[in-house]
Amino acid sequence: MEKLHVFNTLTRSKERFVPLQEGFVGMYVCGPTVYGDAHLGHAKSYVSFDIIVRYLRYLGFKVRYVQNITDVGHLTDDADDGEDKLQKQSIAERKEPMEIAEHYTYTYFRDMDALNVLRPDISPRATGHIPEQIAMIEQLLEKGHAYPADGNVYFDVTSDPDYGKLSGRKLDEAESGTRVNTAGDKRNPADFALWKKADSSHLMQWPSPWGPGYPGWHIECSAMSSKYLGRTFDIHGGGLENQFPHHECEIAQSECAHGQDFVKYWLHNNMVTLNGQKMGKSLGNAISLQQFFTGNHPLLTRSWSPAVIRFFLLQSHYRSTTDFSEQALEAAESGLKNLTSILDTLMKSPDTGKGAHFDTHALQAELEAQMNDDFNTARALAVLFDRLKPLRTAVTSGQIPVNMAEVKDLLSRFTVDVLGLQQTENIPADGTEKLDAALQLIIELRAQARKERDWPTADLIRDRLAAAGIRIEDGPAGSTYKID
RNA sequence: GGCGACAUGGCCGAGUGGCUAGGCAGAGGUCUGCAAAACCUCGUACGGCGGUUCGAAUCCGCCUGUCGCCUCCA
Repeated sequence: MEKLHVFNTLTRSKERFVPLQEGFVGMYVCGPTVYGDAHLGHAKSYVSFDIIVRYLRYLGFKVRYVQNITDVGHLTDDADDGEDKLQKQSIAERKEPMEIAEHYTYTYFRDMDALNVLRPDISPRATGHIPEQIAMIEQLLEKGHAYPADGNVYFDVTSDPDYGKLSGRKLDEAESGTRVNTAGDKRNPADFALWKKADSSHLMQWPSPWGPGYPGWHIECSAMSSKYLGRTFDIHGGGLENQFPHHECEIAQSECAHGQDFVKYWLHNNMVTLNGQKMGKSLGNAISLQQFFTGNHPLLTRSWSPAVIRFFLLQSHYRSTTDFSEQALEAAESGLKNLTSILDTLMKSPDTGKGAHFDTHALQAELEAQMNDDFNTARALAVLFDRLKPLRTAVTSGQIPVNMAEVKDLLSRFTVDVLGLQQTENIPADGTEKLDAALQLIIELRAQARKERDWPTADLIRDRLAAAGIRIEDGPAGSTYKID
């Protein structure tokens, strides 16, 4: 595709992406609730939207990327018998709720940094926007879309004829569902809480016109997105499981409060599964990213680097489920190692040579065509493998394209800036030159030994270096080394 | 029960009405003192049953299976 198209959940179709304001994109993605370590599912979601932000910027859009931090614990349901997860965790760890939130906010960003996920431009905290949320609830009350009930405030879904437009759910259908409980003071089972009354045992609470309490789950995203991106903005993203009720409720609140469209494009990433089951915190089958990075989990036989996790995720489409297995990770690791090696060779080659001109425009068009088709990273990677292998063959045989500088520039922009892959091998930065000098000497001595057909010495050098993690590779133009 | 997805070769995983996805693993070969790397060649896959079509893995219907949402959740 020549122009960017995205799959919009709202219309269930791929649409040409045209921002509301030319050249600018406002994007909001639902962030984590910070009461536990981020797991592979978070990685799938945030790597996916990271790619989307990076690609939009590559295309020249000025993007403002907002991703909330939910540091208010929400109940497990809208009835009054649920647990507050942050509160539960704070009791378990014997810490203040804000200590819990602070700690897991820190680990969240630490793990995302490791995955090379760029930080959002704004990471608003729900607790830092209580007044904005209260103001929005008041607006909804004024317009007759909400009603107070014994210190609680509920959104009246029957007041919104559009309710259900995102998820395709109709109110009477939801009512017949077996799992909808009616809270005592709700008018309609589908009504959802905007504000919840807190009793004295509830640790996180704020004063409000309706008495002490805390905000409902959905209102924070409506309040914070409109504050930083305006009442109507371009992209709202999040995990597929949040489509209903969370995003549906966000739309209802925002559109009823503001009287205008909320979001132009809704993008949803699919789930990570483990043995075919969704990976989730509350399901107890989540493997945290730290556990992947350290290998410290019963289901893991070894550690896996963040770069491998990222590459593994990029090999499937963000709207497809990604089934996790160590076998799949292993394949991804080998594939990444290969691609990295190719890129490394190309990026280290001279800026120009005697080889034929390389058609960078064709390659760029091919890569963009894939990314323009709803961010098809899997195909973009296939293009890289396809086109770069022959190029490496040319380069290693001395046929460096005359416009190699141009090639390197494109590769850097696409693989480093857009895909977020590391283009060079993991050579320790410190003392690299001295190490290189030493290795060059060793290689020279080994070359001498080989010349004298002293195979035992040559092989001893190679084996001992290999044992130290340095691979010697003999080629027609001499030997090179790679550090694993 | 309601709504919605998906089912691809040993594994992962794209995709289009007819033409090679790609990665990983595997087999054979070239090169090499050996090894590694690289390069060349190789699998003719699309859940089942019907239908539309000159032609379908790709469109339609039915069936089977798996999963997601309907409760906190990326």
